[in-house]
Amino acid sequence: MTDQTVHSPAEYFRLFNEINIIAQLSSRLFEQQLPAGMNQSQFSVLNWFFRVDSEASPGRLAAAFQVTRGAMTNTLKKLEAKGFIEISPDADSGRQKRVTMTAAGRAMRDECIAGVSPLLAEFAAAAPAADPPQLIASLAEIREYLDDYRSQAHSG
Amino acid sequence: MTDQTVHSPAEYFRLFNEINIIAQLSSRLFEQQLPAGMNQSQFSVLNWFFRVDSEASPGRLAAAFQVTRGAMTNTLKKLEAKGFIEISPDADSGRQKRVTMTAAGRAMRDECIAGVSPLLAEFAAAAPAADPPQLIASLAEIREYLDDYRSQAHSG
DNA sequence: ATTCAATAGTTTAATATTAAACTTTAAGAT
DNA sequence: ATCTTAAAGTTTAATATTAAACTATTGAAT
Repeated sequence: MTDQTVHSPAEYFRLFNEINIIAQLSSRLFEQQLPAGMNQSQFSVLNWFFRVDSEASPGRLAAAFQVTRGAMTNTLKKLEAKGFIEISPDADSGRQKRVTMTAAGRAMRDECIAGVSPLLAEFAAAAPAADPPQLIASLAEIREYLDDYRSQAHSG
Repeated sequence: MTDQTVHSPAEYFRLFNEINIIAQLSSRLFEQQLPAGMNQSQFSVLNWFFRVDSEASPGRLAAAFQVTRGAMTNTLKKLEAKGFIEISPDADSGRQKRVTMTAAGRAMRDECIAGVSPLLAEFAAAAPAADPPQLIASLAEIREYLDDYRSQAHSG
C-alpha cells in the first residue's frame, strides 16, 4: 500500500488531455510511415497475429483493440481484400468466424515494422520519456481501470 | 545491450499502444457524460477560452489542439450555430478571424464540467495512476517532442 | 420440443477527421 | 506599382469510427 496523496480530478483531466493529444499526433506520424493503403488499425491486427496468437474470432480482436465489432468487420474486410488475412467459418460454432494471417500478411507486417522502425529508433535515441517502463506500467494500470469501468457501467 | 539505460524502440511502441487505447476509451467515456449535442472537441474549445485566453483566431485554436484548420472550422461552426461562441472579423488582419466565447458558452462549459466531474472524481478516488503529476510531466515531454518533430519534418 | 434471451457478426446512418485544393489577404522583392 | 510567395480560413472527397438496428446461431428454461 503506497502512501498516496489524494490527486485532484483536475489533474486527471490534464492527464487525459495529454494522452489524447499524443494519441492524435503519434497515430498520424505512424500512419505516414506505413506502406500505401495500410493504416494503424490494419497494421495492429497483423501485428496482433504476430505477437499474441495465430488465430482469433473477429469479436476477440474487437475486444483486444477496444473498438466496436462493426469497426473490426470493416478493418478485417480491408485486410481480407488485400489477401493479408483469411476469414473462414469456425468448425465449432456457426455464429463465429475464424481469422488467420496469410504469408502475404506476415510479409506486410514485416514491411510495416521496417517502415516504422526508423521513427521509433529516432524516438528511443532522443528518449523524451524519462522512464518508459514505469510510464508503460502506469498507463497499463489506467487502461485496465477504464476497461473495467466500461464493463461495469454498461453491462452490470 | 541492456534496455536499462537506452530504451528500446519496441518499448516506445508499447507505450504508444497504451496511449492510443486509453485515448479511445477515455474519449468515449467522457463524451457520454457531456450534455446532448456536445462532443469532446467542442468542449475543449470552450474550456480553452476558460483556461487560456478570452479570444483567439481559429488557427491558434487548431494549433493548440493539434488538429487541421479544416477540423477547427467545422468545430467552430457547430459552436457558433449553438450560440456558444462568436466569430467576428479581426480588426488588425483581414485574413484572420476573432473567436470569443459567449455567456451561453460559459454556461455550457460549466455544464460540461458538472457532467464530467463525477467520473473524474470517481477516477481520482480510485487513483489507478501511482503518480499523476509525474505521469503528466512525462507525457508533456513526449507531446512536446512529437510536436517539434512534426514541425521539423514538415516545414524544414 | 418450444420459446426466449444472449451472442457473433454485419449493415446502415451519422459524424469527425485528414489531406488537398481553393479563395482571399498580407508581406516582401524587384 | 507589380509580382510572387506565404498565410488564414473554407470547402471537398475520402475514410474510420460509433451507435443502433438487423440476421443468424446458440443455449437455457419450461
